[in-house]
Amino acid sequence: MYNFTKIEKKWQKYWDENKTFKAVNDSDKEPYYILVEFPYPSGAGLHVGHVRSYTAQDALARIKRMQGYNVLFPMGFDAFGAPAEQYAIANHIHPKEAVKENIKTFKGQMLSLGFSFDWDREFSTTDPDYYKWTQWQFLQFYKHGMAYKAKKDVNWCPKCKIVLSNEDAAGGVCERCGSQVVQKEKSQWMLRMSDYAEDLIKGLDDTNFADRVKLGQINWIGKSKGAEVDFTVSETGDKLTVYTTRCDTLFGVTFMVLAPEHPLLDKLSDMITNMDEVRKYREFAKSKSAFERTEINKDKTGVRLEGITVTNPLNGKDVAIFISDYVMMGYGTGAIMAVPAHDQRDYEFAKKYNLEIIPVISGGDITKEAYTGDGEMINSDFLNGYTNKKESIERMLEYLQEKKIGRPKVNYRLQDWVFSRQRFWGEPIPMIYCEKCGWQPMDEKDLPLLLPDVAEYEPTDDGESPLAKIESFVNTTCPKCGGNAKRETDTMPNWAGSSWYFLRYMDPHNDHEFASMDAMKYWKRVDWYNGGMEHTARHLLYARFWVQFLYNIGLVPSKEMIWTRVSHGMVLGSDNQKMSKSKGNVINPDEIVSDYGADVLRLYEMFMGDYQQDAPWNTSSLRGCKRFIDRIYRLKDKLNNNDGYTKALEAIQNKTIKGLTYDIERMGYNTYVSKLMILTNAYEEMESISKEDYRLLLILLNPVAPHLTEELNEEMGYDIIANATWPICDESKVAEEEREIAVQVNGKVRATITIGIQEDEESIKNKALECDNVKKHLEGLEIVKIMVIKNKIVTIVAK
RNA sequence: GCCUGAGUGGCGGAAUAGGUAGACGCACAGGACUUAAAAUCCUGCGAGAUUCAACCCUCGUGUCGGUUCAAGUCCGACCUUAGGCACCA
Repeated sequence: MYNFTKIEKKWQKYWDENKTFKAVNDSDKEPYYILVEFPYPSGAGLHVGHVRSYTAQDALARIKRMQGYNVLFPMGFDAFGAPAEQYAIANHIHPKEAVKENIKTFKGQMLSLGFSFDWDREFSTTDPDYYKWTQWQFLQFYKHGMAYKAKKDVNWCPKCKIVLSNEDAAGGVCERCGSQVVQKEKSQWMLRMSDYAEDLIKGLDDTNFADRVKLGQINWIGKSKGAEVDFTVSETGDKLTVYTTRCDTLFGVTFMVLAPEHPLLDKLSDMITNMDEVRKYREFAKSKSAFERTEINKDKTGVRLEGITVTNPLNGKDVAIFISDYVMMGYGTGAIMAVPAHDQRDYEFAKKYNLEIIPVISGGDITKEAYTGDGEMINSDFLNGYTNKKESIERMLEYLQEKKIGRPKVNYRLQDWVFSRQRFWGEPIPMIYCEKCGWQPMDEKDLPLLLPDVAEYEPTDDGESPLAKIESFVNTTCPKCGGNAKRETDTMPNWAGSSWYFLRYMDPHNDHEFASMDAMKYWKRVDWYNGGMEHTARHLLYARFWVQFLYNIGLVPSKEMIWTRVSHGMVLGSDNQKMSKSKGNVINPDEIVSDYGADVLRLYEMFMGDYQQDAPWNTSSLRGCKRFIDRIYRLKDKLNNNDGYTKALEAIQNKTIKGLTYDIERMGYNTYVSKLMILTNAYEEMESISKEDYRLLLILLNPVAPHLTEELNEEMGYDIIANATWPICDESKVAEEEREIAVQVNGKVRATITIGIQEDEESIKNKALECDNVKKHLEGLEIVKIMVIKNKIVTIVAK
């Protein structure tokens, strides 16, 4: 019938040669910036999941262009990181080469799918021209006191021999290899992300992110309002501050728990009579992986600090101090007041060590479990009788502040960003260590600091980056004193390059700035950012943090540079499972393109289901889409020589235009396609159709299936659809004169009647009552009420 | 445990503001065309009862309640499932 491969190649070549989709930075048109997450170019090639989201955004881009916007729709590659490095180690080639190959594959696949990316703006995060600016921005963090080096207990993967961020070690398991993560002390570069916790929450108000995305961000930041309360070590007078969200229960404190790492232990080691036991517990806690340590339902463990006690500042009562690993040094003050009567964890601990449990809120049965509900305050001196939790907390806070033993305090779970990786394949951190001058930033004019060309990428056994073995890289001179100095050998995390790439697209060839202020002011922001659900917490938060920082130092025009963020669902295998080689359910887009064509694959992936939900692959359904495309092609046999639109089609044509324009705004791609099928069905029922009719259908279908539609459009002798204007619905053509509506008797549909759109209520009521079946159901009943809901339904209530 | 989604025919899924549930497609069945098959076209297709047939009737959107003339849609409790977080004081 037609050779789709030939047609698709023809138009892909045309678009490429004519730079049809090039975005310009100096246009009078309204800018519109559509972004899809750039892919990690893995060896496996493009996934059908990529095709889904790229097609969706491509359709949006094509429509927005037709609507007269200057559309920026760029693509690039996020190519630093572990997989490329692992691949390089296994195959003994430089990751640079592997990445180059993979990018070639990915780009070839994308081109074969006809996405309207502006390829003139393409870059990879591994390009020195790009990572030069990532390094430059790191220096700005450093120069503004936002980057610091700290000895931290970090998540250490014994197999990959790398340090992992909390995010990468989620659940105590290495995200890459699944090994159990252990704790190891290392000197790390950190970014002060926790300083931005509040701004990152507030900034969400200036975005149009989906609610579930906003909530994900808020939960990740983990804001908690509470109080700090100062206790004192009875024997020494040392202050010991705790953080609590329930200061109203202070009279129920029967012991205190410190994190095993708490610094007070070292300070008072002379006082603690069982220090050996304490040290042993500390070692024990440290040896445990994060997973074991945070595992729920496990027995509480701990050691009592003999020789010291602590005084409750409220009632002067002395209570015992314990250390236990259920208290974390990284949150709050690393010390808690234990109220076993009203906290599950404290309760378990108290039960195990036989500690006193004093209820201060009435209601529960403390012989059975900790009572976390509300009730009247008891055993609480001035709080006795309070029944409202909020009021009790407020009253207690007043008291604490009055006595200067406590203060309101807000805590966040969000921690500073561990920014070092002991890897080869990342952006080198442009810092130099001099024995005399300490850490010194590289001179900005010496950037980029290039990764050396070497053959060894394995990390050292002690966890240093492979770069540490390369003397020509390590040895340098101090930028300050000129003496011998050594470079930082850690590299940046994978998240670095993707934290600002959307800014670079606005001005990708700029060689004296990461992007000019003019360019960023012109494009304003990313209007529509699409990505996977798995990136809505971390990547998005890092990117927002990065932008907020750049804004605060005057380098970007606004604090939030991403307006709408949406997440797409996964394309699952036909067995409803995540696609994976081991399950043998992987669909290769190349095969589909060669067997069915890119248009069919694109159409099918839009049609397969709700874009924001996961959807399983179904080859039969794909064939149905092929059938539809073939029907579109065959419609050309129906062409007549009439001018304009066929009268009988105008209503449905305009209705379709209206529906599609609405669908695209709300990401209703599946209904977008179904409406086109309905329109096509209507065309097929006609004896013949005009060229205008046909062209309209082709324009409407073009965003999803751009190749064949351009071809058929060209055959009729029209200018290309990419230059066309998106049609606007003519409401006067949609307006119907009559409508069929239902008649209900006591809530059940009993008949349908045809009414005029302007028909008056009385006449409609009479029509309804005349229906045989309505009469039948009203027999023996008395009509209570008749309601006419305009142009929708007539409902009769009878008794 | 907490936070997010999602539960609708044999299947993927529609239903935009509470108003005729099942659009559109797949699969399946019957028919047309064909020497035959493929392709294409036509018809049917939630379950049940009844009927020569049609109309008509009953039930039906995870479960149980509620609000309403009217609920897939709103409210309350619960179940299942996917994802995220998780001893965060």
